Amino acid sequence: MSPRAGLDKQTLVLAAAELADELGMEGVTLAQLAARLGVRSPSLYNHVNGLKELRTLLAVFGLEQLYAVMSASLVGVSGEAAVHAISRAYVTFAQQHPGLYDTTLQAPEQGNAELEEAGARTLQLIISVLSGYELGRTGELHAVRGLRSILHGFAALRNKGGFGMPLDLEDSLTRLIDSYIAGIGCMRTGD
Amino acid sequence: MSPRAGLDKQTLVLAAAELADELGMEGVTLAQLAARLGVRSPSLYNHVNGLKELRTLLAVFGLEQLYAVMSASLVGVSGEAAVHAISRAYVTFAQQHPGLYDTTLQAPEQGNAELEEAGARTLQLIISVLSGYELGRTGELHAVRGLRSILHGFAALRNKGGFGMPLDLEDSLTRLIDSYIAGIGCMRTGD
DNA sequence: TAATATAAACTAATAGTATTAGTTTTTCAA
DNA sequence: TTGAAAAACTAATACTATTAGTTTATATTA
Repeated sequence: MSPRAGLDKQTLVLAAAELADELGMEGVTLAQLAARLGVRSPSLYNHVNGLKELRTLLAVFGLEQLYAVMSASLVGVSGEAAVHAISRAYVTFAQQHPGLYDTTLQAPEQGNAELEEAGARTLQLIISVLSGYELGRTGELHAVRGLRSILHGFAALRNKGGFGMPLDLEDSLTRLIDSYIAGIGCMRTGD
Repeated sequence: MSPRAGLDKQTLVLAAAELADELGMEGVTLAQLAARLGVRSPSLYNHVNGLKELRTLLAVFGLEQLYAVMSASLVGVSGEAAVHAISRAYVTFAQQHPGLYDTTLQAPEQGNAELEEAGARTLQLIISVLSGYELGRTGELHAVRGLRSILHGFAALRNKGGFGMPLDLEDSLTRLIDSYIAGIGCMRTGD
């Protein structure tokens, strides 16, 4: 009567990611996920420790995907073009995977090793893009904070419909990155 | 047996805002709110149409508060100082009212008149701060999008603990706004 | 190959959430 | 003072997560 659905952690996370992008982050429930996988919800506990762990796994998965597209965007480009490329990759990912993108920030379980590792890798990638500007050790960190703020803010506002005006969004992002690069000297420190 | 708790919409929203800041947005439940107000949860339906409407009211309330502190930050300042002032006001509000701030963006009911009105007023305020830069009609809109992205991104990442590094946050924000101003010419259009 | 152990499914039950329907009771106004 | 409206209530339904305990399929091992 129960011919083994053959589930595992990976399958759950992939299905949950679909759910997130289709229904939004709040649509990721164990009940929904179980229904989609053709199983009763308590069965999911054989593979995952509950909703909280599922959300953490989803966050790690999302960060890995995000890292992948950002990293891929950098092949063969450098300097200003690299800043633009990684920015477009970030925002495009957030647009194409709105639910999954949301989970990457609503980190429910802090202190999680994999989560912090995935975050740290992304950080390093952004640092590498900015290394050409000779910003200094702490200046580099200010600059990374700045770029992350810009990218998350733009992505989130666009995804939530925060930009009401009928004005080209690509153009807005390009200009915002251009202005960031133009003013990047303000980040420079002497260390 | 039920001596009239004397509730009204205003009271509910104020209590819900406290709840939001204490427990986070997901802690704003009708059950929690009813308990805090000393009433059974169905009683809340006499004043509010359900959780969705409560969230919308909370969003409007939050936007009004945000507008108030941004507006207050501008008295007696102009030019670059005004950009810094409104930015600090925005980010400080988000820090002091993390739950309420979150509700202002998770707009559940789009097409809501009050919500759009509150958003539009905030938009106008930011535009007024940037009007001295002669950016052109659409340039101004690009610039507003940019500043909003920066402010929301910075506020959200800080509130969610996204900035792990032990590096002064005030300094990061100041530099980010300085760099925004330094590069604002990239927003300029000829209209 | 057959027996057994493990793991993955299940059912049943509990507790929390929103919401609706219908009832009581307070309060205000005619 | 009587009556109507509003604000509380209880009861019930339908979701959600989660735990406990049971069955059964699969894999391992004798």
